[in-house]
Amino acid sequence: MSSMTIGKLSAATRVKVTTIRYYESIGLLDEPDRSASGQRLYGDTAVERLGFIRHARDLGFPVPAIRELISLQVEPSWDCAVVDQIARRQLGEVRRRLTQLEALEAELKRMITACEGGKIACCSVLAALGHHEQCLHEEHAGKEVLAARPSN
Amino acid sequence: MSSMTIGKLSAATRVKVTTIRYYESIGLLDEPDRSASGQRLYGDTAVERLGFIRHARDLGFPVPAIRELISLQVEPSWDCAVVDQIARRQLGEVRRRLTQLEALEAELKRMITACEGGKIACCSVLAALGHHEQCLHEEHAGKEVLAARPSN
DNA sequence: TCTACAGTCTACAGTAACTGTAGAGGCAAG
DNA sequence: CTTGCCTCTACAGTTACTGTAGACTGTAGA
Repeated sequence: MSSMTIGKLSAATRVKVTTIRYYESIGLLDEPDRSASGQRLYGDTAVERLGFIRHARDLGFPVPAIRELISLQVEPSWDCAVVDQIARRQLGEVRRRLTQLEALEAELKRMITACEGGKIACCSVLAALGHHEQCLHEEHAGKEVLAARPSN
Repeated sequence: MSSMTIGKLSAATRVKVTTIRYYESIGLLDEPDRSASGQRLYGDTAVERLGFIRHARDLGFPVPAIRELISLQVEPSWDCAVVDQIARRQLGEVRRRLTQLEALEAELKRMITACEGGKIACCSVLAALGHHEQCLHEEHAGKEVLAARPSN
């Protein structure tokens, strides 16, 4: 199978057809050969290249970084340290997001645990989000309850 | 300080001026009063509302969810379960992203550890990303470490 | 062969949640 | 009065795609 249409390439890489054309438009993929009627025809190198792009995107690398990685592949005599640095930068970014998300999870969990029914006027979720609360007399109200209860 | 310009509101809430105007344009913030010359003048309720929005955004709530939460605040006699459900949905989303990021962190760490200098032709980072490798003395992990892809 | 239908083409608009810019006018301090 | 920052509107740009319209192509079945 030395030559496949865009749909086959899409199926082979699980990248949508429109996305493949988009990658071509921004120069991540080379312009492929065309059939007599103008349809794109791809070879096996396109499958590899696109798989590379997809995997890098899955790992969260932004398009400019992928562009850089591809250019390094094309010029493979350079030092590995450049690639390593890009990967480290990406790892730092992932860890930063990870820390942030862990804090979010904790806060959301706390919010939900405290919310045991009742009216919205006293809802702890809204309270935790900054709602100025008025219901000091009701049992489901307030940040005191929120702070006092352990999370599950 | 019952009346402040958009710059003061921005400083008070750490939300950029342009973002405040954007929130107004999409109906998250009410249109404020204006001075004789047309400048926006905000009261303390705007600080509260904007703080609520910013906090919810920090927690990753999408704008439509925030819109919903605000409408619930305005009609506070409804049941708290609706708010609870929005928060739970958000928690699920956060946990999903968390799991994904943890897998990414592991893979990036592995990639970087394996990359101990040398030429790009043999770089394990590029290899892990799908580069067709010529360095047969090393066996790298396959592409399918991450089965969880958000869409498509 | 005809016909139905899936696949492909280009070009452009839309998405989320903002950010940035241009060009004009406003306001307070020195 | 001038300097310099603040604010105004309106619109374009960002990222990484996704969706749509309208036309053409390729293929399988009757």
